[in-house]
Amino acid sequence: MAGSVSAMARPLVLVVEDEAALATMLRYNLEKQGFRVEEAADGQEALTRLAERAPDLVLLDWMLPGVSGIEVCRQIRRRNATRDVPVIMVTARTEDQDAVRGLNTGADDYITKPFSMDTLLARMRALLRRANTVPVKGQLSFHDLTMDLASHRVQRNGRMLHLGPTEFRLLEFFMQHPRRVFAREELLDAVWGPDIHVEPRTVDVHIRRLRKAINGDGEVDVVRTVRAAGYALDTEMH
Amino acid sequence: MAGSVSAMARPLVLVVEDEAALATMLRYNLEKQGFRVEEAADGQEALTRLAERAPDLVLLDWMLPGVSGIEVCRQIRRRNATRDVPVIMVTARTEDQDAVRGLNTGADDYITKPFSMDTLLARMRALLRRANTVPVKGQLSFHDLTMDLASHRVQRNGRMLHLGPTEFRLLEFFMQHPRRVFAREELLDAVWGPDIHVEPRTVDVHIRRLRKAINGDGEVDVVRTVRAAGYALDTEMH
DNA sequence: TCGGACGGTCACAAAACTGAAACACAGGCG
DNA sequence: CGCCTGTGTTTCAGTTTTGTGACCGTCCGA
Repeated sequence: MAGSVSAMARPLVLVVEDEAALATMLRYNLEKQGFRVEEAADGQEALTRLAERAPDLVLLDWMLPGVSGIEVCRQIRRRNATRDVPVIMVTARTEDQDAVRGLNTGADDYITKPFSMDTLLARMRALLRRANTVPVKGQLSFHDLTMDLASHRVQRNGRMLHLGPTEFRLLEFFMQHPRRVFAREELLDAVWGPDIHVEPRTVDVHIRRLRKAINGDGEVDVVRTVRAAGYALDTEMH
Repeated sequence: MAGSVSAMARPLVLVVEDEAALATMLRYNLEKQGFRVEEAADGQEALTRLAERAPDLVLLDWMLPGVSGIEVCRQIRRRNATRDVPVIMVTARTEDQDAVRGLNTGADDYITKPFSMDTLLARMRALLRRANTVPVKGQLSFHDLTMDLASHRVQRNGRMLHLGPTEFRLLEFFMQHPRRVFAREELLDAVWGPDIHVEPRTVDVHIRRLRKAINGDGEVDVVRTVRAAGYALDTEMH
């Protein structure tokens, strides 16, 4: 846990900053700490990004060309009623008054330029920990298969399936790349990991186990064997 | 909202500060803003006050005679995990490093002396507002389980259960995120606290104790083990 | 100060899973 | 048809992961 972002997988941070140099520095440092970073150079772009995808935290410059930071903050509060996205306001040192107003406007914290990266990171962690709005991991589906990453559940036609850890990861990978054929080596690389070395035939065995687990009585086999090439998640037709 | 404290009636603030002058100044200003104030001059007294009555927010001096601020912070986190009391750490300016560590140790924010009252109030409001968004008090329920945070009671099918403190917090966390699978590390982070380091297997033992406590004779196990992944509050079917 | 409750570790038992090997089977080809 | 290649299937022993009971400090209230 030391240094890197804790429980949450890789929190998405939206950096709204018009100074390119500062934005670049932030991206560099944040990514080094395990955050995913999205940038917006002005308020308008920030709102667009927000509409596309809700980040886990927003780093918002107070002074922005066009739509002001405070206005962006209001929009965030208004729109995202479902999830409370923490906002950190970034202000120039002299504007203590404004910063205070910013907080009362809806920001959760503020930090004055210049700031140390350590301080910023500590604030961010504190907010994320508190918000603890663990981003809902995805739901995957293919044909009549459904996989829920958060609850680690897989169903076919509503029927609950039981997969071992390896079969789960294997199917997860397949569902992320439906219909595509993967060689055994590719599967070993992606599912087992690049440093594990096991016999390629091991894949066959797990494919077999996966088939047994997901193909119920009278259901079509959704795992396709491509001779001399590999396997794919696919139905026979199509 | 202008000027006075927002929704919450009159939030109770525990001021832990050994400098009498500063403490008095804080009390005066905070009460003027509509807070109720309780004082503690050292760590020991702080713990006593905390045991008596849980405040809505703690203002905690880093340097204290006797029990240190950081220790008090740990105690708060350990004891009052059910209600998440925001803590603001007050430090001397030079101790930025320590302050940062303090944050990751469990404080939610920190402020360096000397600070302006406006700034402090803004920070406090931000924390209180956030704390309030997640209704800490209230009832949680899942399946045939019911948990009442206020009275600290848990029932299953109307039958009263007896849980130890850790089991209670564990179940509370699970009930706040039903069906979701958590790795042992995640549980340690969320239930034990981010800075406690114990063996991951400790989670197993408490899961076991939790199961024993809540699974009565002939009742389904609502704690699901997901091999190689973690645990979830869930029924076998769903 | 004593006794009980509680928390963290450990050791061992029980389950579940894994990888490899062995053999069966299918299709293409000379 | 017999051979060769590639895949399906079964089996099994070893390994990993989890369940469980026991133990031993520590803390706290009686």
